[in-house]
Amino acid sequence: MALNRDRVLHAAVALADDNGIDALSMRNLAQELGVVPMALYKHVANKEQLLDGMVDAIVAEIDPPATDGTDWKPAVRQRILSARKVLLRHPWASRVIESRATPTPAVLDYINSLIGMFLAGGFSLPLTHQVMHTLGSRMWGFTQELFPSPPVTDPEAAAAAMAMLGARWPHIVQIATAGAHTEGGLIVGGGCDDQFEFEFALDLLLDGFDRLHREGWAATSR
Amino acid sequence: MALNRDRVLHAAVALADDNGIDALSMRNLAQELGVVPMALYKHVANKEQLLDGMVDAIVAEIDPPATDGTDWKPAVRQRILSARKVLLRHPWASRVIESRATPTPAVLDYINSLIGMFLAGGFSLPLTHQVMHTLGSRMWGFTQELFPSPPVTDPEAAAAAMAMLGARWPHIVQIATAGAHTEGGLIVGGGCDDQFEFEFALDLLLDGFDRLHREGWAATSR
DNA sequence: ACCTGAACACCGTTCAAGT
DNA sequence: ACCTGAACACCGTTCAAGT
Repeated sequence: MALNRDRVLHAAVALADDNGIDALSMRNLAQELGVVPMALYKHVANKEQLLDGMVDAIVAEIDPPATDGTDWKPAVRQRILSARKVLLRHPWASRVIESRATPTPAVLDYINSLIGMFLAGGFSLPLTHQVMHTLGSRMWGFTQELFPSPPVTDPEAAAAAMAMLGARWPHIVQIATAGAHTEGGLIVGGGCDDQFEFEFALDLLLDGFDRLHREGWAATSR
Repeated sequence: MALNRDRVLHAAVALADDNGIDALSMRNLAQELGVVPMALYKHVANKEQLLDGMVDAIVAEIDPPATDGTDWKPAVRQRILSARKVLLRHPWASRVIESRATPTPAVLDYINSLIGMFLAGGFSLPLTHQVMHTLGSRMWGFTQELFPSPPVTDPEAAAAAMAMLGARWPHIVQIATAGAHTEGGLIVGGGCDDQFEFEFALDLLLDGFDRLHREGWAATSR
């Protein structure tokens, strides 16, 4: 079977899914496809374009927008949560999306349609501009993880580690345990950017947008 | 003058400031210091630890928290805007902070003190947990830029590019021009993540936190 | 039109050796 | 204790050549 752009892109996505984005080199990818590295360059100009193509491939997996006449808020909410589901299947994707120098057509389609939802909801152009900036990377359904969770070792070791941390950073330990999704335990679970955290932040933003919209927000400082 | 950890770290920061983070290789850095690459490994275990040290160095530039008995909101606001000023001086820093596998002590200090401000303001532990997650990378004073601004060429070319974009992504062009900080012009300025956008988002978040706090928010779904 | 082989200019990092 | 030289196992990408 002949090599073509689609085969290259899908092999790249599979390789990144399975072995992580660091394992994705032109040389590894070529080997996976049973081909010499230079063969790839007939279908993809360079590595940057390969990454662009991978982003396009997975953005295509996001559900299309709801077409019925639903309110902007549930429509936006559902679309973003659908994007989130896709990104959860491809853990490397958030980082790659952020790293792209110029957006791909599929990315522009997604952004364009999201903007369209706010405008259809009656949002003014300036407010929609601010809203899109405020959403930021959350429009893709992910949040930058800022409490990197320690590798899950045995509970005893984790508790000991927490105690040590607490000596110097007491508030961090308080907060970590306050949010631990274990039944009353002290252990910080693996990864806090879960559905609850994400939806909390998303709803806080959407409610804020709603409020500003109803109050007829207009930029005052210019 | 002998090489030491501080000299290595500060040379690395200067190199990244001047030539971009991509130009920072162990080999380039060694050359900058007039030394053979392997000499660096006596002061820094590997490149990851070099990057950690660089983050520590610039986090130290953030103003200390206000110690007077000000309200949590202006205190948090001022601290985050101070972090933003630091990151603006080191454009590579946001990306490097996000990429660290485990946080450095200076990073933990910063997070810990920010949490302390909310707690001092009377926030409950669970709410503070959610609040910190919602802040996300915005606690460092930056927003992931999602409308990469085209390189500033001549206005005519920019207008033509906008017209082409508008054919397929009309909403994006509408929004871009609605936010352009030029006097009524059509050109998207270079970089939209400016002070106005950032403070808008920050204040929307802080106001949302304030509201939830006053309403006595408690996690309902667990 | 598509793939190959050999080469170039880079990486981070090791090891054994020098002073 | 600190720095060096040579080497290893990688990168992305070029060029000229093969089929």
